[in-house]
Amino acid sequence: MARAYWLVKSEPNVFSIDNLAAAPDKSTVWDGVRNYQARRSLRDGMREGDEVLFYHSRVEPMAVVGVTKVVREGFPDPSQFDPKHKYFDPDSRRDKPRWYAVQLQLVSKFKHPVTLASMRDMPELEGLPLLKKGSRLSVQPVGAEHFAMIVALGKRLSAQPKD
DNA sequence: GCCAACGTTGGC
DNA sequence: GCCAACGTTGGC
Repeated sequence: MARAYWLVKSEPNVFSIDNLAAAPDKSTVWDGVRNYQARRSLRDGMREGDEVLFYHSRVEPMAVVGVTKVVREGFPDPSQFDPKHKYFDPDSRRDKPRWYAVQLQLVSKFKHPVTLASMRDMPELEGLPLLKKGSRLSVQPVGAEHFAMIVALGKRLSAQPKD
């Protein structure tokens, strides 16, 4: 099967790309997603080796800040079974887990972010779920061409001197 | 901090 | 099964 591409959102106040870079193996379990549409991507869509844009939300600048990859495919999110955990779900059963996670590992961090504003200015990125009004999904598919474009933009930006 | 967009819940 | 009320997300 062809490699697929994705985007995950994170609030850097909670977990930033620098937190990921500092983590053991530069990887983390992407847990806590409690949305059925996003679950479909985590459980049924994302495959080992798929590449994932890492997006910082609710912060200035909102931007894609790097690339990660799936190093472990969808597995039951452990936090749903932990009563002390913020993401505990009392209705989920171990023999029939409700929520799934993947493990993500950092591939590269852009030296300069590809901002939401700059992406909105690119007609070629029309149709990217992130840019749709009211887009709240924390895990989204990204087309191969859009993925390549954003990564190229990130690399070009990172080669330019700062203003 | 505001509020539009959206998902979920629960009464009926 | 409908839909109003409610809670959350996340750009602005």
